[in-house]
Amino acid sequence: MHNEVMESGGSGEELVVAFEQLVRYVRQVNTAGGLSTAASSALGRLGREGPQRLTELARAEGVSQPAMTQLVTRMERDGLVRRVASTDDRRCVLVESTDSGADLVRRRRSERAEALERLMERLDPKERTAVVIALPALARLVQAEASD
Amino acid sequence: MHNEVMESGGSGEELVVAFEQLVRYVRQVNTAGGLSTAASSALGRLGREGPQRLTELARAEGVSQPAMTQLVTRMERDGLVRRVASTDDRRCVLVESTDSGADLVRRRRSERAEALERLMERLDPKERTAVVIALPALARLVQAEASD
DNA sequence: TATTGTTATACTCTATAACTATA
DNA sequence: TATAGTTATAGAGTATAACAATA
Repeated sequence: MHNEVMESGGSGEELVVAFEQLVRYVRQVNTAGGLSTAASSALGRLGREGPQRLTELARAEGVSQPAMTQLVTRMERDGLVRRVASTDDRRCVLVESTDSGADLVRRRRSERAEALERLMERLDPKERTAVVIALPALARLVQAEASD
Repeated sequence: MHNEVMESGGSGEELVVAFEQLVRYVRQVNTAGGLSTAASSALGRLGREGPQRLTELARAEGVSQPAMTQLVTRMERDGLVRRVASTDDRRCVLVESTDSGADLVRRRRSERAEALERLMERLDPKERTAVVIALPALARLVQAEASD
């Protein structure tokens, strides 16, 4: 990248190291709360987008079909989702969030939002503004990347 | 958080969702290159900070001692690190990066830096500046959090 | 007795290959 | 034959508990 911003201060490598530290931290905080990253992500998607076929969910989450079968099995065992047989195509399985699963996602998300907000109180206003702009921008980028 | 920035546009919850998407994406890209997140992080640390005792490395990486024993065993098997017996305290094991391990970290880091730079070319200048400010600021926060 | 590291065991998450049931 | 999902198997990564060796 050839612009003043990248050349002064924030090299790609420095940003990558920063990013790696962030990811590491988030993973640790994430796993602490009793819901794994994989479960949290899949359950969040089911909450946002409604019931989905297992294959569709696997593709959306970027994992293999067997991996999703097993994740759904664990989440079903824990009462977070249920499998619903499709009436028209009997090969298909619809996965839907239970009330308890949806509650758990909501609770965790608000806990984490609070934790992030507490963290961000330690930033100065300029940095805070930067975070509010940067995170959605980056998320938009990777979303575009994922659908390539 | 009670300020204009958080109230207008970037709620904590939206930012958390954005963050989760980023983490998910980075993990996938990360794992693709043949070096796991755990190995990459530990190896990067050994490169930056030099040889360390196994317990120290485990604490720094935020994992248990047995987890680090096993990670080091796998990395040693793959020729990325070596165990060096300590002469003064014979209970201790020093873990150090091999040349091949250090090379791999350097190569991967520059690949990822390039990937990030290519991604960031799609942002407008304002967003790009925001990312360059936000990532190091957040990394600094979680580093402070980790040492609490 | 305390510390360092390993081994034993168990769980989550992931993949590929082989399989079953339905279309 | 093709598609949806499961089962079988293997490996990484994690944890706690029990252990060995050294201090």
